[in-house]
Amino acid sequence: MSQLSIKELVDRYIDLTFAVHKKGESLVKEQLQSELSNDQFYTLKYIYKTENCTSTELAKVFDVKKSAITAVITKLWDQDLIERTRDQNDRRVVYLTLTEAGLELYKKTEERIYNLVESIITQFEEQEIKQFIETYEKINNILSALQEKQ
Amino acid sequence: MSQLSIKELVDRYIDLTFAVHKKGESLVKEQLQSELSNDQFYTLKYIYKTENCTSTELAKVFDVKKSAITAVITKLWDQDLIERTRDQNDRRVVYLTLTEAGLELYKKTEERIYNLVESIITQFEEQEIKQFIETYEKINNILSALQEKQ
DNA sequence: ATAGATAGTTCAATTATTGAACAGTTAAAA
DNA sequence: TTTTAACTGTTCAATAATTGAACTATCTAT
Repeated sequence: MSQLSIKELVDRYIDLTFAVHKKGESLVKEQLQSELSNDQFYTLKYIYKTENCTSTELAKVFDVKKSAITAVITKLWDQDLIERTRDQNDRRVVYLTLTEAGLELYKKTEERIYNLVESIITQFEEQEIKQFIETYEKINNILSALQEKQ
Repeated sequence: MSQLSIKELVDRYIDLTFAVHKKGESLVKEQLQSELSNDQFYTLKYIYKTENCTSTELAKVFDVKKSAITAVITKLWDQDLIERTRDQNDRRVVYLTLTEAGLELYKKTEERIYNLVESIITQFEEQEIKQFIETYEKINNILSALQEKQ
């Protein structure tokens, strides 16, 4: 790769990352219709798919302090969307799960987000979008490795 | 594309978007070393590359209200990093440009971010990353079109 | 002329996040 | 065994970012 080419690629990558993220979050927000904030949706999503989810884990994944997670969780807990259950073996740990109401709201909103993303993805040839996601996963792994070093 | 395959792709796309963004922002923040916040960096970057940049334009690109932009801009202006110049033909409009100090700080931080992104991108074959960016640009265009409709 | 739109700002209220201190619990060392 | 250190989650005050409404100044179209 020539030097010029790399600089161009880097620049386009940075700009695209920014632009796609902003537009994507804006469209997600529109779908959520102020029933949930974007981060609340992602929190429910993470709890939904994660066995034995804890605050510490959420803090790592969302890259915020644990006290911020407590605030987010408590707000969802106040709305009876999630449950807190103490581990009986290690009584420091609190596991987070969706309540029935939380699951229902999550499923409802998830469907809208899925439809949105599906409407984007299906505009591509299968091969192109699969290749894209494959490279995206490699990037994710590289970033994970970079953070490990930290 | 089979139905199952689409749902899988959608799910992986959503999760990757989230994960890559969080890790990316965290690494960018690390490079900025609290000289600038991430959004302050992106603001300087946008002003740097944009002829006749205005608050209204920034509000649209960053997807926040104009009053939020005023706050961001004023904070950078207080640090003498940007200048405000009134349009002589339309005196409502204020153009934003980098001061000498702003340009210097931007260039310094930009280099660190570029090195970070370059270290990621150069782990790929040229063809793979070019294809990735090409698809990324198509996604960006699709999202722009979706927002236009709104 | 005037009515309506536009650009940017101010300010109070809301929201999210941090950092430090804390309680309770567990694991490891002396 | 006792003590020390580490870990989990929470509270709370301080900080930062964002919104929404009201406002000034300016421009455009009729």
